[in-house]
Amino acid sequence: MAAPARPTQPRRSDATRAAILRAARERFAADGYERATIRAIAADARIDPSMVMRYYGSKEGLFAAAAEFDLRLPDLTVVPSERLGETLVRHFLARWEGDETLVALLRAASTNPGAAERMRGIFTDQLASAVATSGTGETVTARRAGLVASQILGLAFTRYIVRLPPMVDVEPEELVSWIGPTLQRYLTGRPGN
Amino acid sequence: MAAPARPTQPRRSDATRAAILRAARERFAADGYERATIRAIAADARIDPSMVMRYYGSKEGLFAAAAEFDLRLPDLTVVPSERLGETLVRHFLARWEGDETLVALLRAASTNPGAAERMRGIFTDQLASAVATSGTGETVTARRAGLVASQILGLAFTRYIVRLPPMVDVEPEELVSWIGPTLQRYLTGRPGN
DNA sequence: ACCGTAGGCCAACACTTGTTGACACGCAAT
DNA sequence: ATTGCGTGTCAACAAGTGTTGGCCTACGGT
Repeated sequence: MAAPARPTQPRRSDATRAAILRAARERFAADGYERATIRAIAADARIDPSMVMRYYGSKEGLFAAAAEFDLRLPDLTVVPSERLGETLVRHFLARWEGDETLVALLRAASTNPGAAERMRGIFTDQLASAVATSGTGETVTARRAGLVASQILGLAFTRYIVRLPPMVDVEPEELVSWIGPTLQRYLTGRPGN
Repeated sequence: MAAPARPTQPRRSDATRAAILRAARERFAADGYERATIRAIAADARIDPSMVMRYYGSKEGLFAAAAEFDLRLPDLTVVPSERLGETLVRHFLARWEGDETLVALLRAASTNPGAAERMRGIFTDQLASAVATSGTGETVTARRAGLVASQILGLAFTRYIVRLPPMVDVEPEELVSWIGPTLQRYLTGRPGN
């Protein structure tokens, strides 16, 4: 406790840890939880499989570390209320394309209960709280957030997982102009109209 | 070629084949492709694992048989054009809840390339052709169908796979009144409004 | 210069997986 | 009654999995 390196002084193995995490995210995103093997991840990171176990304890632990994720939703209270939908679609598109963690989580959530739990957490806590505007009751807010999640995740599922051709080929801005109004209605509209 | 039993005379093992298929659909729907083991499926069907191989050739073959699926879309040309969205949501909800084949296919499509291919086929061929109304060009129709697929699959994903609480608890008719207009706009509207 | 320890590799384990072949039973036609 | 074949079981294989422990190496503080 001599050096003032306060926040857990850097270990010599940090580079290896990062390499493992990066390879893990790639494999989980490409193959899903069960098909992504520790051996393959270790080979990508050019280390021995046993290192993965030493640093992350188990495959579950590795996934938990690799799927750590923050939606980084912007402060929606400063967005003009009629542009909420458009803003959200743009933000999510950028977030999906820029970071494969979300794809990994989405793929894994189909078959891995832990991943599904984490997905629920992200879209319940982060999205629902960001969407919670003034006035409306708790169940109504949750429902609005759920509807938004259904369209956002459907977009991601068809575009990045199943790779439905029309959803892959379409320009991002075209998606914004179609899906933005949908989210807008889910957030600020009433059912039926 | 003596007996006139034209449509492949019934085999004595048809009951077993059906039991295997039923157990397979359940397991694939509950666990996904890789976690659903042939041994578990055989145990559910109360037969030996080797029977599965004999009747379906391989695990891939079994899945192909178990995931055979028809959306059974109604004839949309007889539906008043302003009620297309509502009709579709109601139909899909009934279809998802009544037959676990679609859930099995959806779960498997996340990690199994063959299942993803089949999902693409279903939503490209069946949905796109049912949606193909007069006039509009091919790419536009495909895009509309893709958008509809994204919302429908997002609904299914959040409600049946991830089980997002607000999407699980909500009443079906409530979903129709929210999501119906979305599909309506995707089918007959223009982007932006 | 020394030595403890963290970083890394190797080999092996226990287990599960899809898949296969040999063997037994029983129905149906001869 | 006998023969053949469809139906089913049992045991085993080869491959791949997550996981573990032992061993070597080399850096960094003393």
